Amino acid sequence: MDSGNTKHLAKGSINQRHESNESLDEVSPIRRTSLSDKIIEQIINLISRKVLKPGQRLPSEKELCKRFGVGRTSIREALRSLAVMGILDGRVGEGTFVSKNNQRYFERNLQWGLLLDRKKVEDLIEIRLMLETQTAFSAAQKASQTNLQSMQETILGMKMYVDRPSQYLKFDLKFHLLVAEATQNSILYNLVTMTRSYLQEWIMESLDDPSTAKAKIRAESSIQEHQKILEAITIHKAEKAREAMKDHILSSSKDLHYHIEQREVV
Amino acid sequence: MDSGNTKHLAKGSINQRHESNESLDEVSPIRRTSLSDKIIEQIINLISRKVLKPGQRLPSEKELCKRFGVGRTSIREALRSLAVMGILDGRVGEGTFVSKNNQRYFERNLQWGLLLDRKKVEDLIEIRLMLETQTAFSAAQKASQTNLQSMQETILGMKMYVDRPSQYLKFDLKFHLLVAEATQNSILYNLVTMTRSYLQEWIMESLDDPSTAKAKIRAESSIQEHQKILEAITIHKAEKAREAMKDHILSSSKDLHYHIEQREVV
DNA sequence: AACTGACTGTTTGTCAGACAACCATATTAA
DNA sequence: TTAATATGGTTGTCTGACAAACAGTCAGTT
Repeated sequence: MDSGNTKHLAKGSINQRHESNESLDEVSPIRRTSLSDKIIEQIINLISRKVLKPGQRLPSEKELCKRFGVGRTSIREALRSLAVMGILDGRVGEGTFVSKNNQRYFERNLQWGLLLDRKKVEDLIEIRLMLETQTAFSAAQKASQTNLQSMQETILGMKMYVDRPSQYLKFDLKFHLLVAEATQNSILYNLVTMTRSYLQEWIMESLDDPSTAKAKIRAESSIQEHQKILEAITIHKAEKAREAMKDHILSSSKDLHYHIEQREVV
Repeated sequence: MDSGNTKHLAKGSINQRHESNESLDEVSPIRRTSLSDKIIEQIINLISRKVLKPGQRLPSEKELCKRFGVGRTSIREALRSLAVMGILDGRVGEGTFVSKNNQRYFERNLQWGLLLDRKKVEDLIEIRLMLETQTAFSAAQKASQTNLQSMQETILGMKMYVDRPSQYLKFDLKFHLLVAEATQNSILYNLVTMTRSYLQEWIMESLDDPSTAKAKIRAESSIQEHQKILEAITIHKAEKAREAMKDHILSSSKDLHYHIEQREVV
């Protein structure tokens, strides 16, 4: 019995409009939109139009039921989906809120994506090199005085905590995010955030590995690298900034690579 | 009563303790994981371990209720969330299936992300330039004979349909995806897919704009550009491939930019 | 007066039962 | 053999109910 065949026939009989031959091969999506799908779209729409601002509280589920005219199930499925994606944040007894940092959406996303298929760490490092060199290049073209000042302050922070890896790392991360922010390209910024937030885990591990003494040496040369990047950005030499960032990422990836190899063996 | 105490204690410890030790300033997130969150993690885990393969049908909700030992609400919220993210695909009367193309997850993601904050088209074009030049570079280093052959065939396809924009575009898109595939970096591939799938909409529009005659001229020069890229990749000249891709993207973005500006005015 | 503890109402999280819409297959009728 | 129908299974949605947690009030104690 060829059970699968009859189904295609039934689905094909929907609505063949036959406008011209090439539009026929692409079957119309004919999506059956569930109620929660529509609710999701509306809520996202409200958020994108800033009617719902980050941190703001949504009406209670019961209230939403009345407004949307649907049962609580549909509301809940929509809210839960948005919460899983990091767009909303539900707190028992308080209410549901729009997530404060929009990045959380991208972070969550990459998180799920990476859970979906493993390995990838080498791939991520390649991506990171590409992203960060581009941000340096672009930042050198667009960075404002304010951006530059913040970056300089961040480097000061690194110097201050050169002996305290976890504190140092915070400033390190902040510097790279500032560079990304200076590009004024929010997609780029989000992509950098994504890759970073995932690599951060490994970076942390590789830091408090065996040798804290070694970490300090690494940190000192790292500060110099950052300084070079900042100088190139300051004088708007895009290509030079890219090269400086490339050097920095490559040398900082070296430790990471070593650490990961050791880890894989186990 | 005892269950409540721990909670209050945890809550009280959130007080700012004026960071003096770096291990204390990072307050433990104390996240309350809902049941559906745990179910989501388990299902994603199963998918990543290939226990659940793409296209495969999950047990029915009732069955899952018994296995997880939870109510249908929790199961449904988990399944719906995964469906919204494009990982699962629920069909009424049939069952819930693992989504066939893993890319759909990334596409959905970008889709929601772009819905969240608008404008961005110029940003996307910048991202695209960065991504595609990198794929060309990386592909020139790693492309196999099979990859090269497929690319050549795709260019033949473009030549064949130089008069039929929509058909032509399919081969155009395929070429770029083949280049991305040749890099053997699946994240890179997914990112290219994401940006493309969104820009495609605009590309289509800009094609059947006013002048089909102009489209043909553009297509012919585009084919030459593709040929140049392929040549550079074939002889493993990474830097040359990057430049060729850069030229191609820039000239193809020019039309897009023009088209978008016209559109924005309206 | 200030702090403590219980009480109340609200809100999210979860469960259970019910029905509708839909699909695939087995059964029956022509 | 073929077409229509019956049936059981599955997702989508609604409703009511209860638990867990939170915010605010208010009386009681020091």
